[in-house]
Amino acid sequence: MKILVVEDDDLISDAIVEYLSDQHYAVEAAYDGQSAWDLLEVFTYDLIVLDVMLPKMDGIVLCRKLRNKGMDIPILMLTARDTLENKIEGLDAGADDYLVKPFELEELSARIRALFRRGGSTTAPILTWEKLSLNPSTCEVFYQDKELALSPKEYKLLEFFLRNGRRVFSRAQILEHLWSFEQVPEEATVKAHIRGLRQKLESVGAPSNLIETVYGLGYRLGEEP
Amino acid sequence: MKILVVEDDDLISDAIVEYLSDQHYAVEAAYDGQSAWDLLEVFTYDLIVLDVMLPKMDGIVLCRKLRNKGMDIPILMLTARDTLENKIEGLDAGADDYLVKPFELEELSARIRALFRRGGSTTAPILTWEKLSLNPSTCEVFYQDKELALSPKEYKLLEFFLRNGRRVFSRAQILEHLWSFEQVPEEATVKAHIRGLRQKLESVGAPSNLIETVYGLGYRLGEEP
DNA sequence: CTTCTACTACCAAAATTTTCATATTCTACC
DNA sequence: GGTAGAATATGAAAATTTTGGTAGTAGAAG
Repeated sequence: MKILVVEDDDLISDAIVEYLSDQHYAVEAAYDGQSAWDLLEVFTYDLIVLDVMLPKMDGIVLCRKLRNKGMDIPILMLTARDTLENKIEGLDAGADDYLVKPFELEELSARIRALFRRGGSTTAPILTWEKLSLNPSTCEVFYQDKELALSPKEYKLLEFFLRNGRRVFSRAQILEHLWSFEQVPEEATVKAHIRGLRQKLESVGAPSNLIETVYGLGYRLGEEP
Repeated sequence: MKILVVEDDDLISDAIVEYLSDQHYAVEAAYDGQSAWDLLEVFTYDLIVLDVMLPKMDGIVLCRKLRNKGMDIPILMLTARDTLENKIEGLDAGADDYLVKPFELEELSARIRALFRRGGSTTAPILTWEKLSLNPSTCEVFYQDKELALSPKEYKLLEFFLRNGRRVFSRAQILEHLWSFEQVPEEATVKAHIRGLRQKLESVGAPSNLIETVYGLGYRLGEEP
């Protein structure tokens, strides 16, 4: 499951991102309304944690814009004060739930799970592509019936592709999404992991183009011939 | 067995939680109706001790909502006064039993046991995995026919895994689930308990991968080769 | 007072991640 | 077609992270 955290306070944002990452969610952060909007136009998320007070575009406006666009992704609003008008405003704008700062991370997590569950009966949490399947809760990956033993980075890399369909990602993009700001390595690292992943995939009989290179642009999931 | 205690009076709640914990139940507390609802949507409990008077959503409403949702978990209602209308209202809402404050903790415990027995024939309270079985009511753990003598923390750790199938948990997550907020120790502690558990498991012939490490991600129950 | 348990610290081993040097492949242009 | 130049693949070594084991202290329980 992929979550976008939109919160301008670094301390709070980092705390949320770290906590949710520990729970094996794929988490990304945006620090103002405009860049959140940009991300949401390009990527697919399963849930948004959205602060109300934001630079450039506040959470209420962003929420309304998303709903007007027909996006029904679950939105969990964060706000500094628990006034009735705040609450009404947030829920009217289309938020699904509402949490008042300061809050316990555990409560945030519980509400996130509740939101997933609410719309959850239809959505299968298992990601698949061709004969490949990945179960995020058990961290198991199968090709047909054979289990793959992936390293953490290989696992996250594959999960990233699986969550983004057939989109092409450059090595720079992959670095941005899978590594945290503090320690971003060289692009050669991505090459190495792509290689590891391909090797392990081929060792269980997957076609070599399952992770396809698009010359000059990057990598993407490939279709069976 | 896992019990949720929903009671807004700290003194009463703490007393109940402590008493039931002493009886080896896994107990969690909620202090208003809404958060109880959230917890119930996410976690699995075997019984609810539910106060009628609650902030945000009273016990009657919560009880009715649960039953409407098709949850048939046993509910033991607590109320301040023994009026007939209270009683009728509670049982109509779907409560299984009824206790009037003030009450003796011993009586509460007796009624809980009675409720467990009532629905007991259908539900299997014994948790199992491969050749491992854990009886939460007696706190006995067996591997095949051999009994394991576990320390309390080791026991809770194993019970936690057994209740969550094959999910992967990081050490941070394990800390959050098995320790209370006040005193969360270092992650090294989890390592120590994992080790203790593995040693005792191996000493009765269990395979070493029964508690499996997923490098960089955490631990989970492992499958027999 | 003794015994058991929980917690922490430290080190060695294992696994993974990263980097670098080199070979191969691809594209565009002549 | 053939070739220069860029991009990617490959292989292996270095650096880092993660984990398992030992030991020792503090504190609670009996």
